[in-house]
Amino acid sequence: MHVLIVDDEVSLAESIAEGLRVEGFTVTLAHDGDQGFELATAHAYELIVLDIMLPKRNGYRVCADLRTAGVSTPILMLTAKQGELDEAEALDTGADDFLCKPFAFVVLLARLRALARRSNALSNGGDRVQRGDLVVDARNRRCFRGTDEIQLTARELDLLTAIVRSSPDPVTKTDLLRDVWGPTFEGDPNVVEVYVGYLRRKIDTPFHRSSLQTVRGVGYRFQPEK
Amino acid sequence: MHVLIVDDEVSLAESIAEGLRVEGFTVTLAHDGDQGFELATAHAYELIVLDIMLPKRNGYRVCADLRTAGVSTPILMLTAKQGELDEAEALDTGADDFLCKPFAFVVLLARLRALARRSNALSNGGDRVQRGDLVVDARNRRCFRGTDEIQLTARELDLLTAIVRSSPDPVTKTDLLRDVWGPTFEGDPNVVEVYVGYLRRKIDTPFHRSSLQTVRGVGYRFQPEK
DNA sequence: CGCAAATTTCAGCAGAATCTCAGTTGCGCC
DNA sequence: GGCGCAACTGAGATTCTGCTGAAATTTGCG
Repeated sequence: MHVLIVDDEVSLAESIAEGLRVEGFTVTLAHDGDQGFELATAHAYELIVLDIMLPKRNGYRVCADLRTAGVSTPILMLTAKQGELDEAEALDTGADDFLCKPFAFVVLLARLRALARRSNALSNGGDRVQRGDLVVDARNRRCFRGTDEIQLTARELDLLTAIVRSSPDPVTKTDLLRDVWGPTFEGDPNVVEVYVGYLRRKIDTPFHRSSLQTVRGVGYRFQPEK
Repeated sequence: MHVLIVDDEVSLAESIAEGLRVEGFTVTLAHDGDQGFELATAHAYELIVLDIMLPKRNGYRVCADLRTAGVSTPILMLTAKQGELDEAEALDTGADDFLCKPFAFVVLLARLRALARRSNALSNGGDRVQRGDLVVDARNRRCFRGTDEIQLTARELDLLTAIVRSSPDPVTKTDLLRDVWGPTFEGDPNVVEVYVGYLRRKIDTPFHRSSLQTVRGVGYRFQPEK
């Protein structure tokens, strides 16, 4: 879980970063609004913690600009003021949650976890998708189960990406055929079944899982747990 | 947008309700924890506002119980205390957000809208129906009794959806035949009875319920409570 | 071109889902 | 209690779906 923290109070930011690392997060720091914006658009963070009072570009701006730029990463805003209208404004610029300074670290932690939980439930974009211990990195064309890398062919990876992307919703075979084999595919629709079979033998069978589930009469679903 | 407000401070609750109605929400009120829990499990609200200090069953309990019962409606908790640990606890019991009293109405409104937006983002097009502890997710083709998932075949799920959708009104067998088997079905109308039997064995018998009731001479009715 | 890997086709099988049917149960009414 | 109809149930026939292995074809690359 990779978090970007954008805050100009260096010692505070460092201590938060340290605490989060202890809790298992990977943390990147930015110390002004411009830098924060650059990093957030250039990398795929899973969470962003954003101070409102920032040099160069304030938090509201950064938040609004990121949303405009199509970055949908959950954002937790930090504010020094207790003013309530700030909260409403924060939410309106596209923040997902906010927290007033000073705050207890455990509160920040709880909020971040809540955000992460929510965003896992709805995330669907990005080139890199993680569900449970399965990571599908469509951009770099790699796939991991935990730390084990799994070698997939192009078709297998595209298919897995398509199924995992809409997890936990099921995907119809028709959709898969269209999205993976292209709208002009004229061949035997049975290829989907064949390839799901290949995938199962690579990502499930060796790990004693059954995450690629058949939804009879519909298609397939990826289910991380179990 | 239907909101359930659970708060024992009647005049406060009434005024919030009034304000929300002006903003276009439909509002239902509950004044203690037990009543709140009953209503929330028996009806499908889209948002729940839950006070922590409540007679009979406190807000944390109600929240935790609802999540255990499989209710995933977004919950906004209200707390009188400023204590930060309350916030963390609220989020841990499954609340999606919280707000400290006293608060400005516009803030509550902004939060509720933010919650509604998020939940819409992950809601599955309103195909998901909840009655008591039974959840029928037609879009994802899944069904739960509390936290237990129930495996249903396509026909079973369609039939259950049709019956539950018009709950607590009964549905005639003719309607079911038309809506589930299609207007061109020419076979033995007894299939409906057969399939209701299958459903009972899956959603009622194992849980010692009798929620699928026969309305003799008419059809069937789904009744959430025991 | 030739080889190996990847992709696709195809046919058969196994199990699941659906439906029919006939016998039984049980409700409501006289 | 007993009658008649509605509803329920179990068994089995039938249809449908998805899985698999193997063979055929295509692709990528030296």
